Amino acid sequence: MITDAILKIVPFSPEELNDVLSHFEKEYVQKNQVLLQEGQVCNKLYFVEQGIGRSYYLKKDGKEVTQWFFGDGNFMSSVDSFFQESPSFYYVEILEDSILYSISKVKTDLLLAKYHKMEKFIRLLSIEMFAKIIHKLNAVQFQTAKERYDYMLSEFPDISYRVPLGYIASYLGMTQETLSRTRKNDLLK
Amino acid sequence: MITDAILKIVPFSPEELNDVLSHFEKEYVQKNQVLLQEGQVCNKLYFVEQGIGRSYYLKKDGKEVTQWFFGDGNFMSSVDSFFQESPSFYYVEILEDSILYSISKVKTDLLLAKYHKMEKFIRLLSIEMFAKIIHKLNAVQFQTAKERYDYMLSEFPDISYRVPLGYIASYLGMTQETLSRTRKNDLLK
DNA sequence: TTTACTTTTTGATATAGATCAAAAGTAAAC
DNA sequence: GTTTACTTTTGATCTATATCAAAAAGTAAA
Repeated sequence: MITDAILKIVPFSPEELNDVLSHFEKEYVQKNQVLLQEGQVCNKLYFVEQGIGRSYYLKKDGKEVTQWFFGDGNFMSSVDSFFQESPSFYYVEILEDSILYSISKVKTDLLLAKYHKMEKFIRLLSIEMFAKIIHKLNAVQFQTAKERYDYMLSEFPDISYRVPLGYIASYLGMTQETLSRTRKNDLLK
Repeated sequence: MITDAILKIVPFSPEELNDVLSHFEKEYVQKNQVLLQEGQVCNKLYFVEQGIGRSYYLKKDGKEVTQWFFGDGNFMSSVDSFFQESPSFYYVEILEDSILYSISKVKTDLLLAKYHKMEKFIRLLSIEMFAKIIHKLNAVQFQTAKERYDYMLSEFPDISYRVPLGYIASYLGMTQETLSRTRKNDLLK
């Protein structure tokens, strides 16, 4: 699956691809494990082969706010922390027993230096994530609770029913109660 | 200025830099000129040498929503449209008589193919923008009107007093009236 | 099949910010 | 320096969603 995900973005030759893949490690991670703490520099880029992860942060009042969900087939990291080697604003945790591939920052840099195509790969990946973030921004900034929930369903169709309601509510910038009511009204129509 | 902006991100050699710069064109653009319409594929990446630009879109009810401001020393584009060659969700317009440098998508692709460093440059630029967008997302999603205005002042200190209030209000996801009142209360304290 | 614990739903009330409307500023145009 | 057009401020009211509190439903352990 990671193979497809990479080739879909950049057409590495079979040899190049093998080399790239050899820098990843397969990891079996259990539910609730925290992969990255706030304030740490994130030194791994993950690929979710199977499972779900999320990034989140704590507001001043201590409430968790989900920043993003990472479902099967997606790369996962505290992206800006990883690439800019800056302290992460987020926690990254695993929500279901998952199978991940990971690559360290050092190895990533090696590959970036070795393969022009690797730079391209990361560039395209970054822009893809950028587009997704913008999409979310527009959803949460100007839409009603119902529209935001619709956005959630379209962006994460596979995840929406596998994670606690509260995680989704904070991701969408509303309270759990509001999301519960919104969803209820949705079903009635 | 564009020279510094590029070198700050990637250390091109003098020859490389000259080659890169030779692909840009200097443009003098007048206030209120629209550089990109919604729905068009954006085929230029701009650098704001002097002046201000903004991207915005129209809500269903016809209201303009500012998506981003681009002040002096920043690259400007409908980024995902430019790189993914997809229809732009945004308009891009110039708010003050400005001096820009522009490079076409074709020329950008040439440089990306020619220089490994150019890929790196665009990758780092993308990630920088990514980090900024995330910062905005956190501001508008969970902060009060006052806090959002403070974010505006810190992110765009030079711009905050040069553009119409309404543009800032929609950028921050509030009405112009609310922003006016917020700012007033700010001054009283 | 009870007990304990977690998550979701429901209800009542409060509030930040939206909306609608008009007045006050500001600046360019004649 | 008066008219015209646009931008910002002020005022009064409304509303979507937050907050607070508790009941219900779901899940797991004992």
